[in-house]
Amino acid sequence: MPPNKPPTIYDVARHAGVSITTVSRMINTPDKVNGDTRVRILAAIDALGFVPKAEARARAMRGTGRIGVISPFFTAPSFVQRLRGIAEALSAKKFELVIYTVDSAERLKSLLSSVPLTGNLDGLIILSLPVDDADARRLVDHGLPTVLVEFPHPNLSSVEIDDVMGGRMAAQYLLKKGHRRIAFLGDTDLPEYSLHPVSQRLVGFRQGLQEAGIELPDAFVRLAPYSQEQTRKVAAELLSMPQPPTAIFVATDFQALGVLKAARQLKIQVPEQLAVVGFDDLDLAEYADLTTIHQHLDESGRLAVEILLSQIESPSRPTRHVKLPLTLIERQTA
Amino acid sequence: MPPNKPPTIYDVARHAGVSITTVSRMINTPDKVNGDTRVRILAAIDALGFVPKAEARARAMRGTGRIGVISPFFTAPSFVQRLRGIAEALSAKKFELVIYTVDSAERLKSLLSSVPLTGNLDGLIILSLPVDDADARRLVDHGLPTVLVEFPHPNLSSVEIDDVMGGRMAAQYLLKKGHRRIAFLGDTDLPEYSLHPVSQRLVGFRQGLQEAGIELPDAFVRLAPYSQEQTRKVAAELLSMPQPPTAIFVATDFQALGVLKAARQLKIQVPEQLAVVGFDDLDLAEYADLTTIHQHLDESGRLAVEILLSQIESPSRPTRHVKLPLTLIERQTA
DNA sequence: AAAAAAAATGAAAGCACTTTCATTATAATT
DNA sequence: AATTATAATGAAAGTGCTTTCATTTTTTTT
Repeated sequence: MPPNKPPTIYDVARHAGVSITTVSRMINTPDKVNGDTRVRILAAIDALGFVPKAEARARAMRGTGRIGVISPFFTAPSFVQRLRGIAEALSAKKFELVIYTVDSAERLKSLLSSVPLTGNLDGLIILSLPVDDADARRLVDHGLPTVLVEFPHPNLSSVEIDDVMGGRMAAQYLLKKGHRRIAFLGDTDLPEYSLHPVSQRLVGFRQGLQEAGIELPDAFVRLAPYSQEQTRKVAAELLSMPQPPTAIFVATDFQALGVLKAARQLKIQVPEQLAVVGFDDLDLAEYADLTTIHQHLDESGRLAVEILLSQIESPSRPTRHVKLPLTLIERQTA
Repeated sequence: MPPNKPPTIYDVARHAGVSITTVSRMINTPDKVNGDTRVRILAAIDALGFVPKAEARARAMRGTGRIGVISPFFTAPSFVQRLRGIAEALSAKKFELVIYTVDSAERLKSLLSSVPLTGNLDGLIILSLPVDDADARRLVDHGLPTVLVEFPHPNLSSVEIDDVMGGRMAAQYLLKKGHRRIAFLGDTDLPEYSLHPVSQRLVGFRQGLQEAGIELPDAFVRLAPYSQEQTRKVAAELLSMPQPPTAIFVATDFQALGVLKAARQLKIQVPEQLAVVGFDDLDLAEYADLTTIHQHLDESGRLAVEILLSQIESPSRPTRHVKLPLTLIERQTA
């Protein structure tokens, strides 16, 4: 027997000198087994540390609960911060954290179909990923308590922010600072269906400008793939226009860093010649002295766990949709 | 089908017009099933209300399908990058990723005593955490294939770097750049036992300087808690000395950012007045244009998974100790 | 268009047991 | 002592799935 392979009923039978049938009887209906034989089989069970596999597995699962997190791949620091909140909230509890990373819509679909069926989880958190009606129904039907973060669905609990308001806040701040040639930069990597938070931030931003009678020209709305290098390039184009903007609202801090890099390379003074506002308030926003719309990334993870655990305890409780507040953090860049 | 008999995989297969193999794949590795077929099978599962029987699954499965990772808490971006490598390597496999975060030596001890006993992991990766002889013996005795990353133990496979050499490389680079008043800044958060990589980087750094006849004065060796704010303060003290260093080797990129911040606040030009070299080459090193010793953080995670999976497949294979190379990435700060 | 490679799917073996039917051993009855 | 009944045990079939190896289909390459 390989050292790491647990003993089976065959091993016990061999050890005790009986058939597996008799061992099975010993376990299930011992009164049908002769006394002396019973003793011999029990000794073998003890000696080998035998536990029927299904029971061993059930027993192993019983000790701790298991929370799954379906998360976009670790490329975005905001996901890491939410995950940190989740891990922190779970670390004091008797729960394991199981991570399923997603790098495509296909993969998300895959997970959402298999995770409710394999029966390994007590609860599930889905981070910043869209869930459709069929997916939501399956999760509910299989009784897997689920909390969504950032992308809500009416049938499942969620932790959200008001992205429209966030965009509006950025617009109002830049207007208050006296800016009139104002641009927006967001990312292109949006899911095919589902309103993306970045799109909502643009909606709010546009509304905020319109409320002050300021247009947001199409030339001042730029999208870049979610990488600093690509963002830098797009920002460089924007900043090299004949009449470039004097302020940019960047839909995520991560890409705001790309904008700052472009400014640095074009020797444009921030904030004197260019004001930059980001969104998220990532850990590294402080390093970059970035003015940004702060959302409680870590707290969103913690709160998701709190809601989930209460649903695991009382499955009949109604779903909850919680909106976390936004605040504007004024640093150096705007 | 008898009305009170729950549907089985055979019923689902018949209903969807596929084999039970394909249904099983849909449940366990859905990415290996064609999209249209997946939809059909899911519809059949939903229509029949099929739930796989736990006992039958337990019987049929050749393992737990789960890989555990014991990791320091997500405060350090380097752990996140290693974890990213792990997640990437596992995402194409049939394993779930279970995270156990560690925020104290007590917690580490607790995990290392309980995790091998639960029998619900196929393998374990331990990230940047010390493992003593008793821990290593327990892991081996219970047959839990284990790979260590960063902190090696002779009895377990590991993925490492040569931290001493890394320190030496930084020293040689700064000397080549003409620096003679050279300092070191590392972090104070070291485990109570086990030689920490940062200590080894200092050893190598010191050696590299000594080989050129340069002393590293005690006043030029500073330690700060692993936060940018604390690091900034310690760096500010260092930089405010009567004869401050003209170059600093910072043992981690994360803290190097704190040093750069201190320089900025003291209006010290980098690299003209102060050269800064970091270690790790974190994602954000590029943003900060940080010259740094590059280690393959993502790759260390991927390689750990590769070694682990080969040990799960063939437990009798001998342990492997792999050292990943280091390269110096020359950017703006030095 | 043909050949090669990759993806999707299926047949059959296997898992770790339980259960049914058969065989053997022992005890009770005549 | 022989026969019958009961108890103990085993062989083989069955469970509801997973997995391995093979086959078919589709896609890509030449």
